[in-house]
Amino acid sequence: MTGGDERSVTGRTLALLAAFTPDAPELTLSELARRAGVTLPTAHRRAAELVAWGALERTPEGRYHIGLRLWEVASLAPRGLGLREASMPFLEDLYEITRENVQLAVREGAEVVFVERIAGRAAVAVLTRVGGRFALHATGVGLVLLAYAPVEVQDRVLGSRLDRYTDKTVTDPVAVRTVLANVRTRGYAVSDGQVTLDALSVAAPIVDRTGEVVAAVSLVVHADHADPATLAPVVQAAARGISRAIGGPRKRPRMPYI
Amino acid sequence: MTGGDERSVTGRTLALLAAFTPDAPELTLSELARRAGVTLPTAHRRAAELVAWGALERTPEGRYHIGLRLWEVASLAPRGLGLREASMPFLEDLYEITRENVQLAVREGAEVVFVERIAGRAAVAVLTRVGGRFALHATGVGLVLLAYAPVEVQDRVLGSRLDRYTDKTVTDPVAVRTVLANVRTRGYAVSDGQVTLDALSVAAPIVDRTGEVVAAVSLVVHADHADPATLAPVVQAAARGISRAIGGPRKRPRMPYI
DNA sequence: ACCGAGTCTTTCACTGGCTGAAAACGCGGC
DNA sequence: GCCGCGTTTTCAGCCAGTGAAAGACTCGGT
Repeated sequence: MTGGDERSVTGRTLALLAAFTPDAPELTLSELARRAGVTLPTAHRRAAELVAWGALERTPEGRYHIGLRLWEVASLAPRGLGLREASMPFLEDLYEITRENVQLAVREGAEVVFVERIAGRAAVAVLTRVGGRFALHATGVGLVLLAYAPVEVQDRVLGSRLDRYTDKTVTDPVAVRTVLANVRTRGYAVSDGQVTLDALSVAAPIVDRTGEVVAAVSLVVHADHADPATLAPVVQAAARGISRAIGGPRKRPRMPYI
Repeated sequence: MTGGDERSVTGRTLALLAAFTPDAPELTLSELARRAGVTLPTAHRRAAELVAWGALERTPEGRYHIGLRLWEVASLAPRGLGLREASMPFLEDLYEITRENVQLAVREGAEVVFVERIAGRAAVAVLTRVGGRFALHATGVGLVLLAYAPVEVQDRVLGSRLDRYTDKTVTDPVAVRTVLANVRTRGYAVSDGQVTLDALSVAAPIVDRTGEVVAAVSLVVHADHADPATLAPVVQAAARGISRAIGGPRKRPRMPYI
């Protein structure tokens, strides 16, 4: 879960940060120590330094949570707010036209990370959260990112267990490969009820100047009054707009898998 | 600039993160070491660990930038994306009604930190950036946050140098105090051409359940076709909506300064 | 091809910041 | 008042981290 060497000071410090999750965004010192796998005095000392710097903040009751200072520097992540900033106008347009959920996501390892989400108040409920992760094989953005991912990644994802979220979730590796092939030929992905039965999403790839797929946009609508064929061009137009805004592409999306 | 003790390992590590700024979001190892004030081998070792964890990422050319993993955990900051998430629908509404710039900000020490910005494509240009900072005494959101800040903060800000951005910027401490008093009685702030001459902003306070002002929303419009008195109710309505969404208030905004 | 200027990476002996056990502190509940 | 739980501080030992220096690498210039 952490990735760093737990024995080093830096590793322990980062483990403290990693202890915070969407389910537990606020922790006591003891919880922090337990979750990070460090002793209590260590957690206390490291946390104190993080607080002094602004990476963590302390509530009046003494609980810890992620600090604004960390959020500030983290907002410099090119794949985070950088991408988001460039995409925002296009996502706005998508939202205004459709009044549905608009999502922007990138791939991190074998998962999707949602970078932005505009949720219509009346739109269909989605499970996702900005900064949250999800499996690649079910969502619209996930299918796009997987379709254009390096072959090693595809093999790794399709070789491991594919979770089932609804009856419609495609979990057979061979079937998923067919879906991915379709995504590549059509240039967009459709996920119909694969995450929640009432939601359908249409996603398209965003490419950088080298032609590599670096992100994906999607529109998530109610499954019943949805027509993927109509939505696709709109989503693709937004994706192309964003691609242009981030400097690319000089050539067409790269096809890592023939 | 850093705030942490440079002598400790954690301090040095955090200094590395602090080396990244909006003007320099991507650094070579040497630049990183220089900016963070650490020796080159130290920068190399610490950076390597940060990369292993995902706090930093390395470009193919060997340069460093903030990593997505850090962005993910940082997105758990309650005053960052937490607040943003709750505010988004209201900001959307504001944007759709007015088609102008919508801003959401909090106070961090003696400065404003912008948490969200929806920029109309045709709206007036603003200097601000999500994750960026600005002085408290000039912007609309800044005036609101300053007006409801603890007296110590007000004194500290008004006691130090107040930068002038345009001819209209109010830089006299006494004059600013009058402005702040007006903000508190009216319940909203107007900044007319104080940051850039062609922009006017109207801002209103967002309060939490204890009645404390924790954030501010503003609308930034062209100075010529602007009527603050008309805009104020709209902005205030959004501010109240957001306040309700984050759980508060049980009572009215607190007045720290009689 | 050779060379120097720059950057990045690795080595190595030393040292001082970090560590964990334990004790002291603070606070709400019975 | 006393107990139980979580937090904070102390202290001696030790190992992770450190800087200087050398080695590797990549450029442009000649």
